[in-house]
Amino acid sequence: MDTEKKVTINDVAKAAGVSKGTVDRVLHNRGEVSERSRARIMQVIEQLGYSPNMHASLLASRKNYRIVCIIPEFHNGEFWELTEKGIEYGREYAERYGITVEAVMYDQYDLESFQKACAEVLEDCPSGVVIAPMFRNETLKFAKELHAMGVPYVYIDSKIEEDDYFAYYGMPMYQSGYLCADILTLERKIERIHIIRIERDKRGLSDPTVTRRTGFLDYIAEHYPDCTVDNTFIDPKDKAARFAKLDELFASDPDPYKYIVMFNSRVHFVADYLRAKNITTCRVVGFDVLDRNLALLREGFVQALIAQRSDKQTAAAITAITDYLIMHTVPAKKDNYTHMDIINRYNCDYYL
Amino acid sequence: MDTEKKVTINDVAKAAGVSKGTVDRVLHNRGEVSERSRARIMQVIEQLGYSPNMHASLLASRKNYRIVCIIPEFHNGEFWELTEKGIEYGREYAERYGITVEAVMYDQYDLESFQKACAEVLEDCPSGVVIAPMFRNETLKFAKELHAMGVPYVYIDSKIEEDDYFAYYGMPMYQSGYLCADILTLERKIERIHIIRIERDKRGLSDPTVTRRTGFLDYIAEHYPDCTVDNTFIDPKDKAARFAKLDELFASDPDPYKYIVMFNSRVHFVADYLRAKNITTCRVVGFDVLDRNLALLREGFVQALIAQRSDKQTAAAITAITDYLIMHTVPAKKDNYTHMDIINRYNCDYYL
DNA sequence: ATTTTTTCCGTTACCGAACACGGAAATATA
DNA sequence: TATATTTCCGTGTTCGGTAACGGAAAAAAT
Repeated sequence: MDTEKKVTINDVAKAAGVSKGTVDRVLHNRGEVSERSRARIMQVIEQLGYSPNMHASLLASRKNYRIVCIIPEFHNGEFWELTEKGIEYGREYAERYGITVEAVMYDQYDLESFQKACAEVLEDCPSGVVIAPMFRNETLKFAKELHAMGVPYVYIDSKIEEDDYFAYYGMPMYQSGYLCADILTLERKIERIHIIRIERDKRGLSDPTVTRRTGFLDYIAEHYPDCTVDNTFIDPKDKAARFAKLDELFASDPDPYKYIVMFNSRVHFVADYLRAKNITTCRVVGFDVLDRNLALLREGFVQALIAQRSDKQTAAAITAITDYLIMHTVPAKKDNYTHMDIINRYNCDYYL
Repeated sequence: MDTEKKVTINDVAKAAGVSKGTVDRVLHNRGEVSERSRARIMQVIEQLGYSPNMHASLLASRKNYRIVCIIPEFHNGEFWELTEKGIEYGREYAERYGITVEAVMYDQYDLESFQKACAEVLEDCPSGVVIAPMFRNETLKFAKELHAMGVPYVYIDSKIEEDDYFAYYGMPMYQSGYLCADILTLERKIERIHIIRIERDKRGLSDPTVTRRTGFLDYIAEHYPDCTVDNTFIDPKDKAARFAKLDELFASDPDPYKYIVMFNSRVHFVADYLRAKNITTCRVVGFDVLDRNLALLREGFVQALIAQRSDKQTAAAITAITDYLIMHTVPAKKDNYTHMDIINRYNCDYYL
């Protein structure tokens, strides 16, 4: 197993009775080779089991690959921060192979900003793209252009089903809602659940968590058909208004022990309220491990979080493209649904 | 950011007024360089920010690194199989850099077999070692020898505290027991818990799960001081005897809804019994995602599993050594406690 | 002062692949 | 038949290190 001397391009050349220049030409099919030698060389490559030496190749080639990641912009402590950390990890890997990785960000509430980001990316034709899509139609259009240019693109976080993407790394949304219901109810029969949602004033912005909510409601309907489900909408920008809304909620429900759920990373909005009022008789479940959520989990104002390793996902996306560029390998699976982590106060310290 | 031409060994040589041969000599401190030039070269390296090109180095050097992994032997579907899969992943990475990875297995119930494995490994001095330790004293002795030889070693799964290891990748055992209690009880007051343990006839074999059990019992004592905890010992090799023991257990406890826990990967022993008797009124929690456990989880005879990604852990261990060998980098953290995954029927499909 | 030994360093031939260059052979054109 | 074009392919240089080799200069021994 160790006497197996690696077969080189020279061995192939010799065995095929040509020079390594010719072998190289067929390897990168850049023409100027007769069909006869081409076939011969291919056959020799096959039978010697030749595969090029990555390092020699990297050393000799002056190629300049670039991977671009298109993600929503964010403030400190917000969900997408973890994705950016994943870009760091991915970059570390890619840079070993002389591949640069850059991030282009857009405002997830502004279609035009997304369009601008896409245009910009198309402009300087990258070698590969990682994209966290928010706008379905625009993304499809963008994807089509990438496809035409032969640029592989990987979806993270969510994906556009019909499309011919290189790979996908993300959470199964419907299942995550289903799981969430199980975690919230602790498998006991409960009478009433409060869903807290974000008010969306923007026109036509599709709610990214709708599928998740569906999964949740399906679980409840299947297991506790008599359970009441309330929806309360809160304003992400106005704390006073939020508190008022929640005051209202707490006044309306006489049961002191309440079950509260949010389907996005903003569960800290609710927990902050509970903390302010020192209410400890609720079971609160949300998504994603933000610092704020984690702190409130430790303090006991959130009972559980369901999370995905979006940093690892992003890193995996970049790794996949890198490997494709330097070794022409394709990921084992096109759709990579990542595990849904259940985080509570007893295992949260080892999560990040 | 992209005009930064990489500084090469030639740049350093020129700037220091020597030849690259000399620079190479100080780089690998293989002597034959005057102190004066050495200092000068070091200074130039510092100030130009030179770092060697990994690929050129790998290409030119005919070094033959070998990483050896020492793990318990196993049958199909057993716990350590996942670790071996991790070796595969790790190998894939290491082989890119011309590093071979091999596994040496020992019988985890036989001290001599472990000693033999260690001796064998020391024999052909590897460049790095990954070890899943079972015998404390023997491992320490082995570690000391590796240390003397300057061979870095990484612990996986569990570690020997006092020792000067290169890194550790594994689960926090005490915490996993604590978490397990939370998962088992679903935070409701219960009266009686059945712990199922493996009969250990072998003399002096330390139980690897004792710390975990302590964590579990502490949780129970803190939260439900009145809860009764029974211990039942079963024979791993004798199914009939197991069934008899469990028959006994079920006869002795009048409550039809039982809470059962095991602290190792063999929870399928219990679930098999429940399945055979078609008992569905228990809450059963165990550890580790084996195929058998997973199947029984899906069928509803196990309610939850607590797991660690021991494949990822092993791969990380190999990666760490590889990076050290080829780039002299040291892992960010010496102790890497991995997340405790909570697996139930709703998220198990996305685990592996 | 001469010879021997050390110390120190430059030269050179790789490693395996990429690619530019130029030229022989084959084919087309005159 | 002579010349111009293609087609096809070998050669040589380069990428950034590694390490053996051998030689000049300095130090030690005679």
